[in-house]
Amino acid sequence: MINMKKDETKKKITKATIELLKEKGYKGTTTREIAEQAGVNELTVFRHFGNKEGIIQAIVKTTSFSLEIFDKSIEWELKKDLTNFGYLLLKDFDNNRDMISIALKDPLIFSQAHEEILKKINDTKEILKEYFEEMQRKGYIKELDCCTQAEIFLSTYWGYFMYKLNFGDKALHADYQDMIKNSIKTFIKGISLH
Amino acid sequence: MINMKKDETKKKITKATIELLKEKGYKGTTTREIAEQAGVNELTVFRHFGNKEGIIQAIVKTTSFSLEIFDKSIEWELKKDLTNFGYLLLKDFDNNRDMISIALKDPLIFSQAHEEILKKINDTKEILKEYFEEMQRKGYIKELDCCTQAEIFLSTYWGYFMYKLNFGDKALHADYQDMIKNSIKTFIKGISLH
DNA sequence: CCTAATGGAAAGTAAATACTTACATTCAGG
DNA sequence: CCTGAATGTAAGTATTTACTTTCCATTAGG
Repeated sequence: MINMKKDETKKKITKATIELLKEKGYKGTTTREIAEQAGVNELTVFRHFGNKEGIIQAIVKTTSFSLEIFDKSIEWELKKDLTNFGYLLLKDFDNNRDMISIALKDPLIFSQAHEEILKKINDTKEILKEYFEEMQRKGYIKELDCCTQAEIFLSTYWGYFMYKLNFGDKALHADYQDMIKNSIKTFIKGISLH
Repeated sequence: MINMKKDETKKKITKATIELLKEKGYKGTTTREIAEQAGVNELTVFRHFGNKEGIIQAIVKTTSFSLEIFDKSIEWELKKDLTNFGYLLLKDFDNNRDMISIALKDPLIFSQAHEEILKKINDTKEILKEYFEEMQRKGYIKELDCCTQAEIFLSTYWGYFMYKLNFGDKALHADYQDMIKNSIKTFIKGISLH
C-alpha cells in the first residue's frame, strides 16, 4: 500500500528547490522560501528530508545523467552521424540543464555531482573519439588527432550551451538548428578526405 | 602625499575576497573569513568598503574587461589571423578568469557584471564577423553565414575555456596550443575555397 | 465511520553573521 | 618626540535562519 500523497509532496519540494537554486544558489535559498514556493509548510520540508542538505542529496540522487544512445544509430556517414550526435548532445545538455546550472553555481552541490558529470563528459568524448578512429580506418576522414578533435567538437557544443544557459538569446542568436547545421558543415569539410 | 598603507590594505581585502568568492560564492563567504584571509581585522573591512556589498562593487569597478587589440594585427591570411585571434581570445578569457568564475556563480555579482560581459561578447563576435565578411569579399573564403560562423568559433573557445575553468585538466586534456592548432586547421579547411 | 498516515499552525531555540561603538595601539613623517 | 592617519581589540546588537517541539486538522483506505 503505497502512499501517493507523500511522494507528491516530495516532488513539489524538490521541484521548488531546483527553481530557487537556479536563481539564488544553495546558501541564498532559505528553507522558508522553499516551503513557500512548494506551497507546503516549512516543517513538512524537514519531515521529508531531515535537513536542508537532504533535499539536494535527494535531487542529486534522482538526477539521471543518462547518456542517450548514439552507438545504435551510427550509419558511418559523416554528415548524418555527426548531425545526429550534435543533436543528441545538445538535447542531453538540455535535459540536464537544471542540474548543470545548479552544480556549477554551488560548491556543495558541485562536489556531490562533479564525479558523475566528469564521467559523462569522458564517456561522451570516448564515443566520439572511437567514431573518428573507425572512420579513419575506413578511409573516410583524414589522419588527425582523434582525441583532440573530439574535444574540439564537444567544446563547440558545450560553449554554445553555456552561452545560452547564462545569457539566453542575448549572446548568440543562432538557434540550435542553425548552429548544428553550420558547425557540422564546416567541421565535415575540415576533416574529410577528398 | 598619498597614503600607501590604505591602498595596500584595500588590495589585500579585495584579493582575499576574490579567492573566497571563487570557492564559496557571495553568500557562502563571511566578512570574518575575508578579514582572516586578508590578514586584517574585520572592522577594517567595513571601514574601507562600508559593507559587504561594497567590496564586490569595488572589485567589479576595477575589473578591466578590456578587449585586446586584434584589428591592428590583421594580415588577411586565414591561418595567421585566426590563430592570432584564438590565442588572444583564450588569453582574454584567462585574464578575466576570476571575474567570469565569480559572476557565473552568484546572481548579485552577475547582475552587476553581466551587461559588460555581454557587451564584450558581442564586440568580439562583431570583429570576427566583419573579418569573415571582408575575407569573403576578398574571395578567400566560401559564401557562408558569417555571423553564425563567428558564433561557432566563439563557442568552441568558450566551451574549451569553461571546461577547463570548472574541471581543470580532468575533462579535456588538450592544452591550449593543441586546441588552437587543431581547431584552426579544421576550421580553415572547412571555410576555405580551393 | 475509524484509524493511521500525513500535513499544518504557532511558537520557540541556538547559532551565525553583518554591522556598530568606544577605546587603545601602531607607526610614518615632520 | 609629536601628531594624525590607519589599524586593532573587545564587546555588543539586531536580524536571519536552520531546525525543533507541541498540539491540532485533514484525508485516504478499509
